[in-house]
Order: sequence, then structure tokens, then C-alpha cells
Amino acid sequence: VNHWLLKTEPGTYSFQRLLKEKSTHWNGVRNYQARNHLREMKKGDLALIYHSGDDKAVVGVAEVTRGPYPDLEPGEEGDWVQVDLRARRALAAPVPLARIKATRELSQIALVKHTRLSVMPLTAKEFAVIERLGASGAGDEQ
DNA sequence: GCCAACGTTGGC
DNA sequence: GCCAACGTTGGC
Repeated sequence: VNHWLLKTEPGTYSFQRLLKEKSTHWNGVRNYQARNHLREMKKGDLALIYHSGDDKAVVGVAEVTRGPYPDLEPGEEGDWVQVDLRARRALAAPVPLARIKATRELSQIALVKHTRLSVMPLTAKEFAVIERLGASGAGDEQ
């Protein structure tokens, strides 16, 4: 499976809402680079969900349940895609952006280097590092 | 095809 | 609320 990080503005669609609704259509992505990443997604891939805005933290894990398919508003032109996600679990402790920036193994991720990209790939290792930082009582630093 | 103007994102 | 970064648009 491949690993991803998806950004969302919690005021628009929060991970809590995904937990409540169990699954969602991840649509509305209107950026070519993000779209190209969406196109690479496959059923079974795993995605960390990041809240931008006030939270600025990775808050949960979701699973891709349906690969890319068209996403167009009525009357809209374009070649956009969406995927379907199912909530897996909230992280025991959200992993703040500041923590990610302070973690050497994560210094190369797009969340840090390409701050405006909303859909980005992660290596399995990066995914695991963030998951571990978000585990309850990880206690692996300080 | 260049580039200035403009709009949006998102951290601070 | 500000502004840097960056993407998009449109005039030439």
C-alpha cells in the first residue's frame, strides 16, 4: 500500500466528522499537483489527515476505499478526481506541525517544504514516524 | 510565451 | 489581520 497525507480545514471538513460519518467522498481538490497525487491512490492505501488553520496537527488515519473517479460540480469543466475514504482511528495525541518540523526524519515532507500542497505522498517510514509520534505515551523523545 | 496582476492558502 | 509563497489569469 502507499501512504499519503491529506490536508483539510477542519471548519470545512474535520476528521471528527469523518469519524462520525465513517466514510466520505474526498472531493473538491482543485490543484493540479494535488490532483495528480489523488490519481495515484489505490484502494487500501492509508492516509494521515492533517488539520490546517487553528489546529495545525495531524489528527487521524483513514483508508482509501475507492480509487480515483471523476469529481465535477454540475456545469463545471475540468478533469478533477475524488477518492473515497473511511475513517480508521484518531491519533491518541495529535501531532502538531511544530513537532513535525522539529523531527529530522520528517524535514523533507511536502507539508514542510510545499506548505500549500493539500495531497502529498509520504514514505512508509515517514508515515510510521508520524503515527508513532501520535501514539499514546510514545515517550520516545524528551 | 512572458510576466504583471490578482487570488488563495495557510502559518504566524 | 498580515503577509509570504505560490498558483492562475489575462493582456500583450
